[in-house]
Amino acid sequence: MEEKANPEEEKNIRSLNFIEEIIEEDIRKGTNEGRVHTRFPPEPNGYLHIGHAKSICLNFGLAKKYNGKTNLRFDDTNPVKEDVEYVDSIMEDVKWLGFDWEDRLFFASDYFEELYAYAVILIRKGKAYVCDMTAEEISETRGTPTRPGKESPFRSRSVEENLDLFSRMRNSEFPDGTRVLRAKIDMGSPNMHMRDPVLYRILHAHHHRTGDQWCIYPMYDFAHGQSDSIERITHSICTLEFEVHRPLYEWFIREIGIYAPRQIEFARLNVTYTVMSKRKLLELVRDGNVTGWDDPRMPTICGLRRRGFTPESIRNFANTIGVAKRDNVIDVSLLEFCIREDLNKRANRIMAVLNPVKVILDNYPDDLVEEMESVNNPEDESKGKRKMPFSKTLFIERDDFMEDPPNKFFRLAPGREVRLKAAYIIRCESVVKDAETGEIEEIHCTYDPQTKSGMPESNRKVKGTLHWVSEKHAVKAEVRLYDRLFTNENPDDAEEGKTYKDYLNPDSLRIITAMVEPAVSLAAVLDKFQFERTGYFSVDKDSTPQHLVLNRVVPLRDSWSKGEKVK
RNA sequence: UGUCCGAUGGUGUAACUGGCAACACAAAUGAUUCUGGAUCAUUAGAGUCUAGGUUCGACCCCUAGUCGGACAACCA
Repeated sequence: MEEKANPEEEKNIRSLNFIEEIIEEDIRKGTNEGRVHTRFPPEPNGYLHIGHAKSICLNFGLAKKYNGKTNLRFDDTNPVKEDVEYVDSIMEDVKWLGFDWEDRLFFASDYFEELYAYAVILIRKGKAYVCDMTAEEISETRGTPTRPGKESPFRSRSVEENLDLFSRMRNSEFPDGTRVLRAKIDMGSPNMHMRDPVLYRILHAHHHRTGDQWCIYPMYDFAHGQSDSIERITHSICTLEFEVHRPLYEWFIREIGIYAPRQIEFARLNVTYTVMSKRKLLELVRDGNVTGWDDPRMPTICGLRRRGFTPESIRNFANTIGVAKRDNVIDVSLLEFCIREDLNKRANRIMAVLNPVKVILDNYPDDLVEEMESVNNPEDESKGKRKMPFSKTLFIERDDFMEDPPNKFFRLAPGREVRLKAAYIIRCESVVKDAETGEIEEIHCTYDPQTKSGMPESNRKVKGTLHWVSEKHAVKAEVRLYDRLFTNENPDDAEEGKTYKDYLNPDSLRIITAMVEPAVSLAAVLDKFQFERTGYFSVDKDSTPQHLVLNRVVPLRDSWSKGEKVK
């Protein structure tokens, strides 16, 4: 089997992360007959975000690398929080990211019957009991991290009584909250999770898949490891906060006597200038700070997609940040780098003027229209060329003109020359201002007919090249300029008396009307462009042929204005 | 006054498992460019939380601290 060197193999050359080391050692030792089987186990109670993307890329990536499989499993053990809406969006997002669970779509609720049987096994072994205390009582007797808990008075119930009570719990004989099934472990354990954790609670709630079939539902700890075991997962990869759950995970597997997967924890992703918790994301949506889960400012997968991110860029990001156990906060600039790198190669260039000011070429024939030719993507010959109409009156960027320019300003100014990209070199002769406001209304220029792009005489050097669009051919477009949602690098660590909401960026969205090259009107939703010299833009779902709407994915790097700001 | 986990340039991740701390992003400089983009070249920035110890040699092993995180939902 000879495979050409592909990116996947190059990764082998790179050093292994700690999970790959564990897996390779397992393979070496023949654990699980060298099998690698992972899973991505979201709870369908919200939308996926970039942190989940890290986990998805990790789980599917590992399986791919080691010739294994990955299941998609919904951890749907809490019917009051979950909904099919979320199931659907999660599947869409995972697929969009480019991963395929093939025929291995599972739900923890598929295993309710088996899980029930496991609970019965524990009861028979005297390792689980029905407890009649209230939630408050259970909480009070659990102790604190530094103080041991007290044993439940129901802890010594007979196996027969427990069996009877548990089956009656299932048979809907008791109201919500009156009884739970608990594991009998150790109320004095230094690990709070080992202090007789709750296995089942009574919940007369409609489940989005099992309907009203059940009125008792297993807790996360009782469902997750056993689900992994049922699916013969070899490496159960989760985030750090589950580290303290691992002894319990292993206790259940051992006491029930079933196949033992191995839980491995890694540090979850944090990104600067945003929040990642489902609770906070939900608040932003609910309180109207953003327009929805797919608001292009959200770190959700659907938000990033709508913003204009590509699956490749997100996968590449996930690969680049690596995986370890140390808490981390990734600089958004890395995410921005990843999308720029990708879009630079694939996005066609377009002339679009975001903040227009009129340029009139005094010596250009009034009714002449020329077709100027330009390459679609200088990084990719195969993208071909296009023609753009050029005429006497044009728009250029207001920022590209200064009456009284500083030293290193390479753009248009009185008496100065610049090139209009793919067209002529022009010289600014005079300016017309609004009598009252003093705002520049028209810039009068002359063009040099000898300098048309591509012509033999066109090689004269000028310091600046500007983008432009012909006034009478330009198409208006609503352009949404996004900035970071928060003004603080880490909105989560708010100072005294403040919350993350106090750091919301009031200017995270600016809507403008831009004048764009006519070719854009043919674009479909999610089509992406580089607006020459300004940034990458993606067609929003609100866009129609009559009313174009584009989102700025990310601006181009801009070493000029950066330097200006410092001054 | 508990248990578990962690600590390497500004941010992340490495360091052939004990042998000169490297790579990416960010930053700076120069070249080039009909995008102040991209590209190319170059530079700066940590001596690995602290104190001891083992060793010819420690980011790596040991001891004791320090700091940070997780854990007290009938959530996941």
